Amino acid sequence: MTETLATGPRDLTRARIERAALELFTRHGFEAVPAEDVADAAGISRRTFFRCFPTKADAVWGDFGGHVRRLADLLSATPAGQPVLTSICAAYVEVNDYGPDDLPLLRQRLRLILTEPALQAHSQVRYAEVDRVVAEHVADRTGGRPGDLLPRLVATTTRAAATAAFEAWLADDEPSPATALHRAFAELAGGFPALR
Amino acid sequence: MTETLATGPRDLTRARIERAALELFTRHGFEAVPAEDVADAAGISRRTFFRCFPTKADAVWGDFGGHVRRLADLLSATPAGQPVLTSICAAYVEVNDYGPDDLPLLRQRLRLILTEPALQAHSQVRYAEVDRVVAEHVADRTGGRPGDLLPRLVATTTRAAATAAFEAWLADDEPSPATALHRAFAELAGGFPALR
DNA sequence: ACGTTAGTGACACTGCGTGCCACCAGGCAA
DNA sequence: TTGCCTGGTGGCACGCAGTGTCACTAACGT
Repeated sequence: MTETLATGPRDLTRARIERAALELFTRHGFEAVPAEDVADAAGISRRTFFRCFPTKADAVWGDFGGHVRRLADLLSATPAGQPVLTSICAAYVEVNDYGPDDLPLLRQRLRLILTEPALQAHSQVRYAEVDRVVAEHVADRTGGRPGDLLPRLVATTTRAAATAAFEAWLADDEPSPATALHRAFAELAGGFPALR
Repeated sequence: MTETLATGPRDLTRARIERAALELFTRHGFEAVPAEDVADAAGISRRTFFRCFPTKADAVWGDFGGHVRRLADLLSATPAGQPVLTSICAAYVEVNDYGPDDLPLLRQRLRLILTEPALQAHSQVRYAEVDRVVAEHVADRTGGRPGDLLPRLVATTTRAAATAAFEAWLADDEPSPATALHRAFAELAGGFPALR
């Protein structure tokens, strides 16, 4: 039997589409490149493009679903006594721990997502998945429900902090995503000591 | 002479469109209602709809630009010695200080924006305007540039906190937007004491 | 009377996303 | 071999968002 997670022909075309998309979008801009052009560059039809990615924007995000799943796993495997914000920070750092070879790719993706308005808009939908996972973890640790103010608040503010950290790294204000994340979470956990 | 801010014929049709849009979107869902149906309900053509609002989503946001402008004014008129987070919280509360008659309208708007995926996505673009204003204020107070990590971080996390507060109010977990905002900012400014 | 200007409606066009059908490979059974 | 099923694909057509363009009308000042 074949494993469910094995790479079928679908995943190969997905990878080809993704490469073509990143290349064309960074060169000409996201809105200036029709999905058909990406499909042509990837050697497949427009229809197949939308079978591999539900949205033109999703071609930029790669396997973000697996990303979120890893985050959830890391959070659930957190040491018992650890402060919640520390766990969340560590999980964010771990999930975004790319090797030096993959950093340019991350940079390219983030530059698009944080710069292009249409992708910025779409990102909110993806962020919501992350927020949901983090909120559930916080609710677990504090004995509340994921819909309560505190879990939602922690989830959404930590994610916002992570985004700001990535922006700073992208602007070359921080040497690495990890240090940027640590600095941002230090400010957040301390109630913004730098403001005093 | 007529004042530049006077209500011309354009603003009247805008208001009619907005009412029709809120009504139809809450009844049938945002994605299920074409812009043309809203235009028909407002007694104008599809083309005129898109002259009054650049996007179908924008019909839900009312005069959000003025909202942001008021926020900027409030922040620049902040007492000198006041802690930055206190100023930002106060500005958010003040800007969202609706009378009892207008609360249902705010509820209706927020319910759509926070519930419908397409509007949720579009909200990121609007939030960016708010973040920019707050980041500039923080940069002013701390002597940095708006693009630095700290101003960005404070701006985006406070805005995220405000959003969480509104969600809690919408879910009837909080009696009013003001109390929800105060609770959220108290957690944020204290480094989340409720987590200990 | 005239031209100017702002608001509007009508039409056409690009592009996203989707439903539908036809086609073609590969595996499996008779 | 033949027949059947299944998954990936391409082609086509549709609804809808948003935009450019043109023509029409009403209000205005000269």
